[in-house]
Amino acid sequence: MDNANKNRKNEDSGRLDFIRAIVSEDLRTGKWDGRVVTRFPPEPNGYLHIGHAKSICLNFGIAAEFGGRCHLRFDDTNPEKEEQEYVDSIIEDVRWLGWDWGEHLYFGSDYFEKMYEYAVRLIEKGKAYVCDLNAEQTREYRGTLTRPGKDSPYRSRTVEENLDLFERMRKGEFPDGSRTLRAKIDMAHPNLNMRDPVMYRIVHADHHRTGDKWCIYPMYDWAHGLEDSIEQVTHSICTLEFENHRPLYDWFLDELGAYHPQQIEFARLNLTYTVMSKRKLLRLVQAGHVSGWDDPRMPTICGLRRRGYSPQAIREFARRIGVNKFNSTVGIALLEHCLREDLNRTSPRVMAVLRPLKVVIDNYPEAKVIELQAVNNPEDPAAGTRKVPFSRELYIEREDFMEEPPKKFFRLAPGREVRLRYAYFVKCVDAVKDADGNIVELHCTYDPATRGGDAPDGRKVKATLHWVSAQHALDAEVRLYDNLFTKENPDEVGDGGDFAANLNPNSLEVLKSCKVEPSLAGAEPLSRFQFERLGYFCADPDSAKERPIFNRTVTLRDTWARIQKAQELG
RNA sequence: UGGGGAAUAGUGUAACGGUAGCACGACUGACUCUGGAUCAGUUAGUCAAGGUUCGAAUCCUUGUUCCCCAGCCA
Repeated sequence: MDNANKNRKNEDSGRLDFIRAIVSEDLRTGKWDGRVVTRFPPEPNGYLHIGHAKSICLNFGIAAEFGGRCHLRFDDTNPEKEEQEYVDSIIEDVRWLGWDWGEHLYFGSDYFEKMYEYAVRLIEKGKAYVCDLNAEQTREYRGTLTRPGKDSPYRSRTVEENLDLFERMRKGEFPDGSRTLRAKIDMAHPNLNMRDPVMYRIVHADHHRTGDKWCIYPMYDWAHGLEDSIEQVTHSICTLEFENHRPLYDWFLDELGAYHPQQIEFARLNLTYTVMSKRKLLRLVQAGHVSGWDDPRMPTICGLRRRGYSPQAIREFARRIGVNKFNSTVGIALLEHCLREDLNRTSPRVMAVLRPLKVVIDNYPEAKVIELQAVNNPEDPAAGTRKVPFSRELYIEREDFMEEPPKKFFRLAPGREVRLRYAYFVKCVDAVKDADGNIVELHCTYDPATRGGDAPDGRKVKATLHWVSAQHALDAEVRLYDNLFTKENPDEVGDGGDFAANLNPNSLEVLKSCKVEPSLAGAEPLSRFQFERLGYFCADPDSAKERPIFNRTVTLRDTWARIQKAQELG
């Protein structure tokens, strides 16, 4: 059994998370007649991020595991913030993550007529009324956390008057904000959500799907439970901040005598070194701190995709973080671990030099070019091999040579022999410097007997270097990314500052004169590779045929970097 | 100050009255034609104080700390 399976077995032998435990128990008792119906209900007012991925994997995952279904439903009840562009991106992202909702794509706005009818029923029942208080007055009447509110002067209107007024609200007879429809519950309720919450507000705005058909729009609390009810959802899973809203969710459906799903709340995801709120992400985009929603430094799904993340890595991450009712912050290291785990299995290896240093093999014939066989993926024999050209002039990584190597530096140095991967043993005989003392070129000799990388006499080298043949190399741009923020918690700032103060000025480094092996010509946008010894990279959609651009997804685990760091510290 | 939630190694999570386990991280070592991967090992925890019990992370009491709520946002 390999390690991943062993881990999975250990983890899965434990109990289900608390939500799955509820679903499992409901299935056992037949509470929902054996049905499991969940839903992922985004508002189409922004792009999805890794936090949404947690919710998506939870909802679609539960449906898949328990033989149920999961709806993708757009909670589009606020025409002023929502746009078709977001609908499209959300559909693309959920699909990219690998989930399927079959026929079950829904829009809250498709239920507006039904919601209106339900509202009429509530009015007829004497449980809702049209209120003429404006927004500010409504707030004043609501009271505070510690002081009860007081009844609206319009609370005791007759059913007939309410019916008439509500119908005229719908017809557009009143200006924005002039009236609302409110539930009649209890203005002294300790839960502020129960103090006669607004059900409808008047907004004369075009909706991205219903156009100008409506000028009254339902509030979240009124709409959401009805959407769940209409779709016969069994488990309505949402984040912790809606816990305070559950009594209202229940109240509406109970008063209506409608089908009544169970709302269950879980803690949203927080990740170190990043921000997750829509507001903050929007600000990063608008202030130009990143190039857009799909900037590879963004925790958005489209950003992660462009960075080179695989759906499998994100799903595995979502599985491992679990689900709970208390706030926690997961280390970005776990996400990166899941990433490397998947990419190591699946990425073809390739050689690329980020900071080139020219090497001349003095004893190698001028015009001779040979092709060496290289393994595409040592983790996957089926990936096969490829030919890599070798010639007299090569590029190696600048940092793979040191004139005065410190202890534990195993790579190239004057007089030292190393292996060029899949090629030959080479020994450094000279380092050419410019007027300023910078090393501009290395001269080496090679041992023809070591072709392929092994010495017949059995001698060993301590390092293997990646390289590319100078005359065959492709020029490329490579973008190196680091955390967007310098602090684990970007919100940790001094007085007066905000998260922008913790932006990492070095989160992006662009290398414009990289040399990559010729097989990378025409790499498909978003295709993923491992650049040997460096990390995982992903072809950026900005790539041109003759000049590819690669984003560094994540580095390889780098033991030498750690040793170096330790040496610097003393 | 009212109401609603929640506290287990550095981090994330199991244990539902019976040996506090797993993963990530960090650190050792083995192996290696990637200083990758892999393998072996080390590290470190029940918010606090009482109580019930043969036995408590788990049940009870009191306290502490943290999160959410006063949009005609979701």
